[in-house]
Amino acid sequence: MAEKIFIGVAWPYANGSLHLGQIAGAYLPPDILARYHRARGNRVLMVSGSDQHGTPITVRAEQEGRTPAEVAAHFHQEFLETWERLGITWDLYTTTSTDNHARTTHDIFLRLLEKGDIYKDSMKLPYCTVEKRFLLDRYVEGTCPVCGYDGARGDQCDNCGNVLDPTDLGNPRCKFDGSTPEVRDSEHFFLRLTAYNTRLKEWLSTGKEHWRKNVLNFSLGVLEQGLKDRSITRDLEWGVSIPLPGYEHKRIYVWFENVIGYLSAAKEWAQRQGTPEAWREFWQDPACKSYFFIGKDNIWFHTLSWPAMLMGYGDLNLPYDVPANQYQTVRGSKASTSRNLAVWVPDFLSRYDPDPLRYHLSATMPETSDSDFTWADFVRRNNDELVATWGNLVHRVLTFAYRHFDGAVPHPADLDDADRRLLQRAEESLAQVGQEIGLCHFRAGIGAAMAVAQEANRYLEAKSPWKLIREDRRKAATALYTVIGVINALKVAFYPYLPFTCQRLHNYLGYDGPIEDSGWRFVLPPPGQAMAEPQALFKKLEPEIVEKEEARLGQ
RNA sequence: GCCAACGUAGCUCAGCGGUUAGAGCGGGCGCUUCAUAAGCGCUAGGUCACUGGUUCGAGUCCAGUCGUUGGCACCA
Repeated sequence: MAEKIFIGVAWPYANGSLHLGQIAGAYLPPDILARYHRARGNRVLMVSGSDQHGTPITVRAEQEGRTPAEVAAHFHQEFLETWERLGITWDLYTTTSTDNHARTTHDIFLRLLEKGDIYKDSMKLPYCTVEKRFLLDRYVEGTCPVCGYDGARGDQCDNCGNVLDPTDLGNPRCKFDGSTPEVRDSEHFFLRLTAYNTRLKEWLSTGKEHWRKNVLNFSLGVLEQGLKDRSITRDLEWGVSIPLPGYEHKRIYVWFENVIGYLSAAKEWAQRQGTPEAWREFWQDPACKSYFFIGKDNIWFHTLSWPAMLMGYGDLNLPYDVPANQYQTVRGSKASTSRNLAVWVPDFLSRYDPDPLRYHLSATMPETSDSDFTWADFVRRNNDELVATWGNLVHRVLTFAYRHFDGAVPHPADLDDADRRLLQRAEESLAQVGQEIGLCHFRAGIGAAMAVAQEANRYLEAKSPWKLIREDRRKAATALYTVIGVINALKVAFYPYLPFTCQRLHNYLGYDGPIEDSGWRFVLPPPGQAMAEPQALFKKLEPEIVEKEEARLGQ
């Protein structure tokens, strides 16, 4: 019976290009999971979108003299192109600036308000009498109480990195006009997280054995300290409005609003399908498993506040798993736009193919600890693993078979023990890789597939069909038939990771149509099936590119 | 400062109570030539961060120390 799988993926801020760390951490893993489940014939709904709101976008817009909407639209377009070229197969990739999203947010806001899970309170905040508005912490500047740096912001000091409060600053002033802010009362809405401490603890304490250790322990640890209520509105003009009169100059803030995107995107998808109620199958059927893919900095929102919101709203599925990844770093540190310490995806894809990147990121995926991206390792894995072990296996076998057996799958004689053993191994590996992917152990999955490719190379060495062809053509045919069977199985196992090249391989083996249609099944290609003339699946990379690419970093 | 995860061969990582600690890559030696000089075999490399403890027995459990990263923000 087909399973239902909902996959929600962190909403990237539309304030800059995507870098490899984001792909390795949050975007490639769900695509692998989605492709696997679709191949199995399960129903998958994978959604995300560009976060159009939030401080980073406003800041960039200010710097560039554009509106936040312009900045967000620009990067949203770039993201769409990136997904296309990387092969990230969304069922819907939308944005947080749709009417549908605002409606869904308002619906949740109002219901939680009605239930008392959202309440009004007043905060003391810096107010600029010249601009006549409240200032975000970061718009108040002054002297850092820790290091004495004079350009410190009210949220953090850029010089010493300490987290600050605007009232800590010496000689505080408005960033825009230099006036001294007053402290005034401002009304805001708060989410009553304190009411959910116990329920969240119960939820996280049962049936979470498949969760990653750091995700679960971190979340339980926060609950042990006790959650605090948090404000969900800000004095801003850019964002989702508050659905009540008198709050025209305030907005619902991103941390509350963007997670709701998972639900609103499902509704938008359903509407576009012409089946407006179809979202319910993924949100209200308890049998549907919902996954949320995020980076480790985002765990709090997905294991605590978002589930609390869902519990409060009621009748919606809670996350089945939140397989947060650690970071993929560059030169040992988190990607940094300001220092240009990041490998930008559009730039990367302008020179290299998507599958080698997907391979490398899968093999080094930061599942249990941070992993470091280096160009040397990328070239090495491409040349020594992807090209040499898998690509070359395919190439040597297909070209040999194509050349010596009239461009068709050879007709085998009786299989011997070694043939059967290898084919059985291939069949088992398909189940094994599927199981690993299903558990979100992506690195283990691709490793298991690669191990079978190595066994196939060993088998070939033992059989040496290039010798057999001169002595006993039928034996050579049998060996080739066997390895082609293994390759056909690995084609499926590798497909979620390497979709572009596996599709090509699918065609070389003589199949038409999308590879996904052939299912997650072990099938031997019929003897005599006409093959297409095989080409190399991957390109070897010159070692010289390491130096060139390294030179681009940190400039 | 508090909380969490991580720290195992040159590199990337697996092993999470039980024989002499594993894999891939890289290094060295050999074989092979169908293949993108790819493949196969053999081999050399480790006081499992450190210090204590529990146990008949510990990378594997516990405590502490050190290091890395994340959270404790009006950054999400």
